[in-house]
This record gives sequence, structure tokens and C-alpha cells, in this order.
Amino acid sequence: MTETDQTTQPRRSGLTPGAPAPLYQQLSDLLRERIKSGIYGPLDRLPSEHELAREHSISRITARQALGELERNGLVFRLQGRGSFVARPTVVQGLAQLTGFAEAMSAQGLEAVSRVLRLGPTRAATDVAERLRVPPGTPLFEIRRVRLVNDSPVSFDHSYFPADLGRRLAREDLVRRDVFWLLENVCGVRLGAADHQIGAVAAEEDIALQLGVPAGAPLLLIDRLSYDVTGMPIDYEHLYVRSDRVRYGLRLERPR
Amino acid sequence: MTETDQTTQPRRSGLTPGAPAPLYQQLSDLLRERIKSGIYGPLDRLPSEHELAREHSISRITARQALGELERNGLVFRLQGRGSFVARPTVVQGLAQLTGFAEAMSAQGLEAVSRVLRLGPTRAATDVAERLRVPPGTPLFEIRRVRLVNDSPVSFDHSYFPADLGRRLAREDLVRRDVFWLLENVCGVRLGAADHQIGAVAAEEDIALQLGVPAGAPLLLIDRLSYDVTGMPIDYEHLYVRSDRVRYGLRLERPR
DNA sequence: TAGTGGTCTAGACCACTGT
DNA sequence: CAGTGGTCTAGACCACTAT
Repeated sequence: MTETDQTTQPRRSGLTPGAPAPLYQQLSDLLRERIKSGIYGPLDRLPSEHELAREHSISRITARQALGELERNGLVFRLQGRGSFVARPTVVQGLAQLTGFAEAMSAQGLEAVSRVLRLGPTRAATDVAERLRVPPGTPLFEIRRVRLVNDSPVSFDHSYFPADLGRRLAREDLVRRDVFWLLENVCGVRLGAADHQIGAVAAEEDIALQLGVPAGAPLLLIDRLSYDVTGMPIDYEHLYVRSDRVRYGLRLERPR
Repeated sequence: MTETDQTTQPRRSGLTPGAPAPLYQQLSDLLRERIKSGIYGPLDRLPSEHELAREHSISRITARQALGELERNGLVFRLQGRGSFVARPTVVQGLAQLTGFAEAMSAQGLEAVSRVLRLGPTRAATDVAERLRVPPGTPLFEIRRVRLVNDSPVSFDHSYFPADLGRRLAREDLVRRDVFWLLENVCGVRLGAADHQIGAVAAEEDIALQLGVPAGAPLLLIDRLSYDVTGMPIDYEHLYVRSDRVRYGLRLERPR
């Protein structure tokens, strides 16, 4: 039995055991809050794992798990034998994460919409087939869109999906919704990761026209292959991005 | 000596308790090996945490820690109530990691060298000062290099360092050694992460000349600000990359 | 119901850091 | 030396999945 009776419950200093969020997450949220609000400033030493455990009446391992979370997010660094410290604030907090376009824009308070240029079945060319790991000629579903922020074009997307997924997507609101969002919330796909290959190219005429730049203007070309959690390829895209309008930011961690 | 003693020691099936590497790492290495060699194939279920614990005479938490490692590296995915499974192999295994240029090239069996164009003290212009978080006009150290692979140019790097670090670097072998490598192994810096902003630009004449491309050719422009583990800015760089010669690849994870 | 991963506890020993 | 984080144990209950 666990402490079924209430009166003897030790204080948790705000952490509640039965809550929807696990204890280690509650603690890491609490600490994150205190760091962001300046209660713990840059380079300050945080309470030790033992202290956190005592103070919140949790086990040391749980406190440790909370600190581990913050360390992975780059808010905290730990030195053996010395303690855990608040990292100096950096431009982009947190690891590089896979996000959809509208998702990333709305996180910055901007609204993104799409103009759908083409949407329908196609067959896998050899390069696409190779990336999606299907035989050449396999029926696929293709979507071509121009992404707009504040009514002005920022990128041209050419996406390929497995035929069934594509047909499902075609029925949804591709103008306002992220494909990633639709995949996860409508199609029941559990997205895992995506491999990117990034380069720079001169704009071809048709794409230049869609993006409102002169032919030959430099564009960011991102080849993105997304997988679900099992590693199954789900979505292969070419993104041509006007980098004068959008900056691609990411944070890489040095392996420990 | 392995098998230090002995009679009362429970079997560890190859895992040695006193070894330099911790048990959870030994186990995760062992599993990684079995996945790579195909003993556990794509989508196979791995032994449960309990089984691994029993089999190797370790605690369940330690087995769990090993699986967590593999999950973060994208080799394994876990489903509550079902088990842990081998992910399908993907192009780039592992999270996006911060690596130096030579480091990344040599991982692919290529040799990278640098031609140093300029190396010496300078003062922080406003944009550089802002990124490195020093007052404008602060003395810095500047290095301009062309990176070569197989004797042909692939990128032009313009780097700024704190003055003392830069002077230290200037005495070292910048032709063959990565700056990251020197920072870590000679200067005693513990690198943490780096923020990148990626765009595409048309090559200016002087850079075009150095890279052997026509003026106006599209180049990848990477603005990279590297920090040490404490979050202190260490190195601010502009990288102009011939993306016809090098592809920037990275893997982003969907947040859990 | 049985088995899985997710969370949590209350200890323990170690290596490393400061004094 | 005392305090810190790093590793490890032997349990426990929970939520979820399959049968």
C-alpha cells in the first residue's frame, strides 16, 4: 500500500503526487519557471539533488530525472562533484525539433496559409521511390503548395505521400492546417523524426514566378524525408525557401 | 581481470560490473551491436526490461536506462503495454549533433584541410558584438579560411573568437585540425551547443573567386554561434558553402 | 488476466570536487 | 574531509495493451 491515508502525507511544496503530470515533470516545470523568471539566474547553482528531494519530499532519483530533462533542453549543465548550474540564456532554447511550417510560424505569432497548386495521384519516379523505399512506379499522392505568410510567398513545397495517406489528406483543410498536424491528429500517424538535406539552388523560372523572385535568385532547397516512430517513410518533400523572408534556425548539441 | 571473483558473482552474460564503462552503456552497446548485425531485425520486439534485467543480472532500471539511450538515438521505439521494438533503419541514425567540418568529413573517409587567408586581431562590429554578447569595439580574434576537400574548395569560413582564445588557436595547426577539436583538446573548452541560422545567398565576387564559382552562384550561408556548456558564446562564424559539393544533412526528432 | 513500459521509493557505493 | 553528481539495486504501484 502506498500512503493511502492523507493525514500522514508529507509536504510536497506544490508538487502533487496524483496529478496528471508525473512528479519529475512537475519539478522540472517548476525549476524551468524559476529559471525563466530569474529566481535562479545564469550560472547560479541549483539546489543539489539531495536538497531537491528533501525539499519536495520526493526521491533523489525523481529529482535527478527532472534535472536531466532540463539538461537535455540546455537550460542546465551539471558538473560532477560540484553541482547543477543554470546555463546562460541562448538564442534558441531547446534541442532541434521537428515542426511543421504553420506550427513554427504560429509559435512566433505569425499566420501561415497555403495555396494549393496541385493535388492528386502520381507514380514514384526513381529518386522518390528510393527515398520512400517503394518500387519505382508505385502509385503515390502528390501535393504542390505555395506557403504564404502575411499574404506573401515564402516557400514552394512539393510533397509525396503513400497513396492512401495522400487521399486521406486531400479531404482535409490543407490551406490552414499543417500536414504534420493532420498526419498526427487526423490520420493517426505517430511521427518520429525527419532527415534533412540542405542546399542552395538558383530559382528555376516556374518556381521563381510562384515565389515572386527573379529567375536565378538563390533559394534554400530542403529535401526532407519524414518517418513515423517505427522508421517507416511517410512524407518526402522538396522545399524551396525564400531565405530573405524566412530564416531556418536550429540548435545542435555537442555529444556528451 | 574480468570475472573478478567469482563464486558469488551472478552471471552477467558478458556485462562486467567493474569495467570502465557503466553497465547501462555496456548493455546499450550490446543491443546496438545486435541490431546492426541483424540479430534483432527491423520491427522485431526486443526482450522486455524485466527479461533484460534477469538475463544480465542487472536491475530493471539499469536495463531501462540502456533502452532509453537507444530510443534517444532513434534505434528503438517503445510502446507502453506492448514492448520495445527495433526501428527501421533510416539514412542518418542518431540525433543532429554538433561536429566540426574535418570531423564530419573524416567520418565519411574524406580528408579536409584549410587554407588560412587571414588570422589576427580585430574589433567587434555591432552585429558580431551582439551575438558574442560583448560591447562593440571589443578586441576579438578573426580567422578567415577556405576549406578544401580533395584539393577543391567547398566553403569559406569567417570566424570570430574572444581575443585570448583566438591567440591560443593561432599557435596551433589550423590547416589540419578542426577548430572544435582544438577548442576542446588544447584550449580546455567544453563545447555545449551551437545555434544555426541557415539561408541561401548569391556569391559575392571575392568569395566566388575563392570558391571557384561564378559570381552570383547560389551558396549556403550558415551563421553559427557556438557556446560552451555554461552557455558562454565561444565562436561566431559565417560559413559560405558550395552546396553542389557538400550537402548539409541533419536529423530532427519530433518532440515526445 | 498477464505482461508491458512509465513512474517512484529508499536506500547504497563510487568518482570527483572543493576545503 | 564533506558534498556533489553518476551509477546501481530490489523492490512497488500505475496505465496501457493484448488475449
